[in-house]
Amino acid sequence: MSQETPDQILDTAERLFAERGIDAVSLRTLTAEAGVNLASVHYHFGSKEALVTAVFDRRVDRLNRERLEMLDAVEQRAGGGPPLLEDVLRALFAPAIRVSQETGPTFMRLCGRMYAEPAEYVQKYFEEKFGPMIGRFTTAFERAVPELSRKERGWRLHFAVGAMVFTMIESEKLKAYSKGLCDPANVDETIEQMVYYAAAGMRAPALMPPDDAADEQKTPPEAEEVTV
Amino acid sequence: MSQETPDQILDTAERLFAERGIDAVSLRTLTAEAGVNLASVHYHFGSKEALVTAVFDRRVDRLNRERLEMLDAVEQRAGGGPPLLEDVLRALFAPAIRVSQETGPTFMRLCGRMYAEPAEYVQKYFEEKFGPMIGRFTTAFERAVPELSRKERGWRLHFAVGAMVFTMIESEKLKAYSKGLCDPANVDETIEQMVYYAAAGMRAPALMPPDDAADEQKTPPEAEEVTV
DNA sequence: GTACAATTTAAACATTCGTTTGAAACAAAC
DNA sequence: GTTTGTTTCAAACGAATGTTTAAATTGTAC
Repeated sequence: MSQETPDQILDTAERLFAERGIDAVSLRTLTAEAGVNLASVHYHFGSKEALVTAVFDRRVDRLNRERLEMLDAVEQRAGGGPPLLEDVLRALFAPAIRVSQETGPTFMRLCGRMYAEPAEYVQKYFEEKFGPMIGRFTTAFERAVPELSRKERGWRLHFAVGAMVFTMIESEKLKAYSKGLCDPANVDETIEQMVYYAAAGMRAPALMPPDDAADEQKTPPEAEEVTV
Repeated sequence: MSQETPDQILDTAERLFAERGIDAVSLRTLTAEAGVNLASVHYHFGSKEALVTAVFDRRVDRLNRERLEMLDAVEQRAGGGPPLLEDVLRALFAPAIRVSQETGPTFMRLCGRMYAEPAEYVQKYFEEKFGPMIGRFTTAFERAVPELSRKERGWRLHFAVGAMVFTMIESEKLKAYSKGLCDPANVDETIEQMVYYAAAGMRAPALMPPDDAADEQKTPPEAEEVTV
């Protein structure tokens, strides 16, 4: 066996979870496919739930670290001024899409699936891992497109994340529907198409007036904490 | 009992599936919550799988019929000419979002979850139900934004659908992240924000040259069938 | 080579699942 | 009131699940 058992389990779990969903993969299927004993999952990880979060931790921490590093660089380059919208979007999209270059489409797909998974421990995990990162980006977008109201910026950021997550979940469908024309395996093109599309949506003229001093009191005070 | 047993089962199933996911809801939980006997699911529907598709058929057929009716009206109003992009987008989004007005957020959420569900019978069901509809819309977009290449139009339609599906799955998260500013329960506003955002993205200048005669041979011939 | 810890293994455990069964309860028709 | 067909019910079935156990194996240090 050329690989350590825990890694063998993690790799197989990542792949199978992405292909079939977490619930649909039993530990017996998983361990058989990985060529390890059934009990070794509990020996090395403690439980299936712990295995699921272990599969994620291996990737997510680096993913979000890269995002924040890119965002730091963007903000530094802007030197106190408002950052370029495309750069902020790229910092949000690129690390997520790029992981697929190393892992194949498996992790991307799993990540998208997990985001939609209703299980409580999964939701809590996601909130912990992605919440602070989303907060940082909310502030960045606030400065990149200040002409939008907080509400409208919220909508558009939501739509942008939606396009990203959907691309993670449904990359095969896109390739099928477009008869192979659009290939999410082409990472650079995927990123650029996404950044360009989202930037155009973000830059569309505001539908509603911005949050200037006159409208400020319409906004409940706790809404200010959205950027924390 | 004020309600027939099958309807009672369907209503409870729709709600619980949306809240917790299909796999996570056992028939025992479901029937207990619905106040009916465990065996009545099999008596009235035959199996859990059949129940799942029954839950969907009740809504999806009307949903896609409404979409196609709206699209028909839009194309008729355009009178042979290219339809207005915003109208095509609205025909795609509005019926889906509007279902939530009648059912609460449950069906929308379930629909989004199902779309991400990897189970094979679910995927096949979705392909049958939504495939032809997607085809019609692909043609409509072809005429609404002819300046884009098929490839780029494919990407942007994909992103637009992503924003829609994501809104279906994650409406509670949007409300939370925006501190209540963005409320997906406000159907009209949700639709308009989505249409406006997607139209701006679609109308952004093309990144690549359009499919004119010179480039046609780069495209494999079977790509023409994408609109069927 | 012996001793000790880490790991692997096969087997069993207790639940839970979707499904089936056969009798009971109910309704409507004659 | 009896009959007939539909619906409900409690109980059980077999299979699959995550988890635990305790013995067997392997690796490592002395």
